[in-house]
Amino acid sequence: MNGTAPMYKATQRPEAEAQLRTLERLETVCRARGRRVTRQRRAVLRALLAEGGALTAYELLERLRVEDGRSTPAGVYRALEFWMAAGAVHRLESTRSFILCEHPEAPHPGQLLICRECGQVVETEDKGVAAAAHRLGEQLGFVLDRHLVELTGVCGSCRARGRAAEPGRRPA
Amino acid sequence: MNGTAPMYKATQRPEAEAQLRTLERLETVCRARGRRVTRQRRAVLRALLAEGGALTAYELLERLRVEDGRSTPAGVYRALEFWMAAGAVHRLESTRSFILCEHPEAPHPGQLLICRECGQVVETEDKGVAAAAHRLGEQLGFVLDRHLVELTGVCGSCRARGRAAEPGRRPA
DNA sequence: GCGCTGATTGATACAATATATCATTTCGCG
DNA sequence: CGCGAAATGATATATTGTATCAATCAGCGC
Repeated sequence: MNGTAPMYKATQRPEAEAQLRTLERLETVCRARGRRVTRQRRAVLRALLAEGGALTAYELLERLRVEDGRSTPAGVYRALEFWMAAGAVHRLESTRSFILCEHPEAPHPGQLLICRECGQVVETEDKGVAAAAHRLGEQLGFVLDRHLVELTGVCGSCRARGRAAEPGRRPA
Repeated sequence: MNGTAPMYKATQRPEAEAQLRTLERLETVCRARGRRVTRQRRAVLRALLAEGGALTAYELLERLRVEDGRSTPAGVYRALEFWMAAGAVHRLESTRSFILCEHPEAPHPGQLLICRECGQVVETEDKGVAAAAHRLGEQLGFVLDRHLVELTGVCGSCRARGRAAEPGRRPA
């Protein structure tokens, strides 16, 4: 996982600091709404932040248990639900996992692009896709309030790497 | 979900006959590929056809058991997997249920519009959405091979009905 | 600081969804 | 018929997600 191997999945990400600020901002917003940001909730967010990618609820649970043996599935799901309501976490339906939101300020319908090789998830706010979806809904008489768009494939770096050698992968 | 609920969802649909022809066509295609269309698989398809909407795997199982008490979860999932591979059934990730494909000939990426009031699911092959998604993938260097687009909201008839009276609903 | 109140957690149990394994049966075919 | 691949049956188990309720905690007015 290091040395010559490309550190394509940074553990020390430059965005980390920015996301910590985001975290603080989220807390402020929550408190303003009378919601509390507690130890457990913070722990969930930190675990996702540290992972830098998607985790299933039970993977998350394992990590939380390292620090607090009393963590339970219910607790994890409650925290995840809390953050999803706040727009800070997304659920990836296609992999049944959860990931930190990269644009917690924008409450718009987003899209998720998932690399099946390395598990990388890219979140976008593409106007084109959103508009096309909205138009489609109108055509069919629907008033839409939830846009689930998950596009799966292979990312650029995995294709580049894949051409040469064979796998040493970790699909999410 | 229970026996006392009103049968508001038609069991005799005009499209049923056309879909039965589709079924035959599917069987032909499958056989040509060396896949078999068996009693159990046919039963799964017929149950979905009769329902006229989405069913979870276990709802499906209940129905199958009426005719064959030996049906098991594994069997149902195997049949569903088979038909999904053949493009005849879709899985709705957002509701963890399965539905008959309305355009089994087209292997294109489709979209599903889901009414949260009546559970109706409309399947489309919208060029606009598909193109926008494809373009987005290109921009980000992804080669996509799976497009999951599920748009949830309220359909026209439910909005019309909803204005007047109050609920008696059954979200899928 | 005290005590009220509602939010949150801990603990436990359980529901819902999905897959693994392996012996047996069925199907298509020569 | 009889072979081999495909499919099933039966069973067990893994994974994912909720319900319940008592105990605790955080904020708030006093």
